[in-house]
Amino acid sequence: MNIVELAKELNISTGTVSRALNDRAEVSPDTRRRVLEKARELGFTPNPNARRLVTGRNHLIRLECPDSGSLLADYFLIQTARSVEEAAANRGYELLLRLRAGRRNSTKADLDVVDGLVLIVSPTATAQEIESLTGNRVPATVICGAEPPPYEGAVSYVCVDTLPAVREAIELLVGQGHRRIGYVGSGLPDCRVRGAFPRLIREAGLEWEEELAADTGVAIADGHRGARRLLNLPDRPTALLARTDVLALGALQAARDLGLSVPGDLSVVGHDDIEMAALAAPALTTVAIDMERLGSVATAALLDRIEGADSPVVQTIHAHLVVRQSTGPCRVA
Amino acid sequence: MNIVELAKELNISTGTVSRALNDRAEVSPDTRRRVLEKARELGFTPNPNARRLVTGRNHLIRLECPDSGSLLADYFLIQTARSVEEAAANRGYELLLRLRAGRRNSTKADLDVVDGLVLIVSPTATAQEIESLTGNRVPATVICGAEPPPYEGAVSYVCVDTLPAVREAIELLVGQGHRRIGYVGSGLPDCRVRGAFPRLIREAGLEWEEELAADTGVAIADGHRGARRLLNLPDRPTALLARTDVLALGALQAARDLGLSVPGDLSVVGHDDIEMAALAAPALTTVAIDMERLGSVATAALLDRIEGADSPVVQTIHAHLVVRQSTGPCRVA
DNA sequence: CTGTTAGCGCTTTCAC
DNA sequence: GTGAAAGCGCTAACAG
Repeated sequence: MNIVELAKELNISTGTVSRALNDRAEVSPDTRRRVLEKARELGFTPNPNARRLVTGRNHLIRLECPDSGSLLADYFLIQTARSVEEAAANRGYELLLRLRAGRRNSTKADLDVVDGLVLIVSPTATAQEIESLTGNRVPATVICGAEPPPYEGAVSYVCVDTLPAVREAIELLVGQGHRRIGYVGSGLPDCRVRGAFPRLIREAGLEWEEELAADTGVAIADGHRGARRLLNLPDRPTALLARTDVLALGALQAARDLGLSVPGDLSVVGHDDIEMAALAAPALTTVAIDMERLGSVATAALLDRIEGADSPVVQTIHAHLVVRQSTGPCRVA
Repeated sequence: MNIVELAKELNISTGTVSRALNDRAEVSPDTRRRVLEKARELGFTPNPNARRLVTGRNHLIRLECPDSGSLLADYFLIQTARSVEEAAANRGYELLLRLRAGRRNSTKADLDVVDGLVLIVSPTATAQEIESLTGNRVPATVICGAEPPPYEGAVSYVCVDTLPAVREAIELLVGQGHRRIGYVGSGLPDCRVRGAFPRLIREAGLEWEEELAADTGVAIADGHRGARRLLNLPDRPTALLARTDVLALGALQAARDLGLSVPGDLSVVGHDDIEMAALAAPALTTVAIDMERLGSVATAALLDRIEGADSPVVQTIHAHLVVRQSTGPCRVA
């Protein structure tokens, strides 16, 4: 069943059928109705490849995550992918997925089949790396955890800024009477949270000492080790903020080992709100990134551009604090 | 740049160019070489949509996970998706992703754009549910954690059977001197491991008592609770096997709380080998599902069928035991 | 081994 | 508002 047969069936031309099917103007309401009805009756659906061939539009976007494979990237990926797919579907686009870790460039053929790209990249990605993915041939939206790009670009950006929510977490803790708040975090060079932490602490009216920061790796054991060091300090912190929920999980273990109850003797705040955070015992208070929003905003930016928006946009998504059971009033003198 | 221009450039016909590009027989080696060279030189790549239109082949498969959104499904999904994508790419196919939870049927148009489907479904999925996804129109491979399907089907299956590896885990523990091994697991109706556990224990030469099983939920706290109950038994188990790594994490916490060292006083075995398992402290010994293999086997089955294999196949993937630091010799009298 | 040609199924001018 | 017809870029059948 193709458009020719359908037209024959209706005794009208294929041109008119096509116009009716595509909601083009200048089709009589009656004709349109008849066409739609018949199409449904005969189970006709336009051949997407023929349509693509003639229009040059694929109604297809690709989600790429060249850094996929790292623990953190994966937790993000799946949730973001879900909302990107959803947002795309709502506007008639399907989603191609490319996860191959480390694959850092696209061929012309790769780009010919899609109308645009959503790129999830590490905060350290350079303009060149991004360009080698888009080939400067298709619209793209870049999702990254860094600040807005230091360069003008042909691509849209959605950046995640968790600092306001980290401040909120600190304020929560201060409000609960905590005066010494420690930081457990990966020593990654690009960590904005780590860099801003001392300032945020001071802005909250507390004093900051460098000994309150434990720079660690990314595993649970690292969080355990980092937290233990802080908790063994002469004047130990009564609250800990960890750079990731995984590290916070380790901090929870450390507290347990030292016989400290959470949140009774120690409050712990995580970061990211991975699924495990809600499942932990006690459930983690954490700086949550709204990945659903992230995906839909990124996708909207991309599709707008595909469908005519003239210039790329740069947007920022803010995180929010999710308060669960791992934080509470400071009970230490 | 299209095939006509390319042909003109070479002073040969488009037919010959097409044949050369598609590695068809009956093209002189010299011509082929010239064509390929010129194509590269001019940056020519065949228009995939024109090709699809005329051949009716899309070189596109779709990965669907209608149950996506549940914790467990997601941990699997991302790793499996990675290997499906890789396997598909190696054979010239791209991967469409559809995660929309609960979306349990495909339209004709959905199926027109793909050559086949990889379906990740829950063990309780019925033949009808699967059929409503494939529409009986395209080849499909179903990945599920259940036993091979109880019905003859038009689709291929890749089933995961972890029982042999669970047996292996039990044998490891027995070899280490453990005589009482507890089970911490979700009370899901479809849990094969739970059902087979008593038999496996007996086959290992131990005695089984129903009090050694704690049927719980799926969160860390459930694992904690379940393990605590077992460890408070008069004649407590010296080893615990948990149905999921998440539950095992909870068991680890419970041991800590009770002052039991792992693996000194208690051995703990997880199940699934999620990333977190390796990060736990101590790192979890666990029944690992090789999701990479799962994805590639499933994809191979699908592509074979797309490319001509006459009948669907049913395969089983076995898990394997990964021994880490959470298991050790039994030190209890 | 190569050239010619008829489509694949649709959209889109251009007339009317 | 509708019809006729020219492609979109490619493959494949048929001749040679």
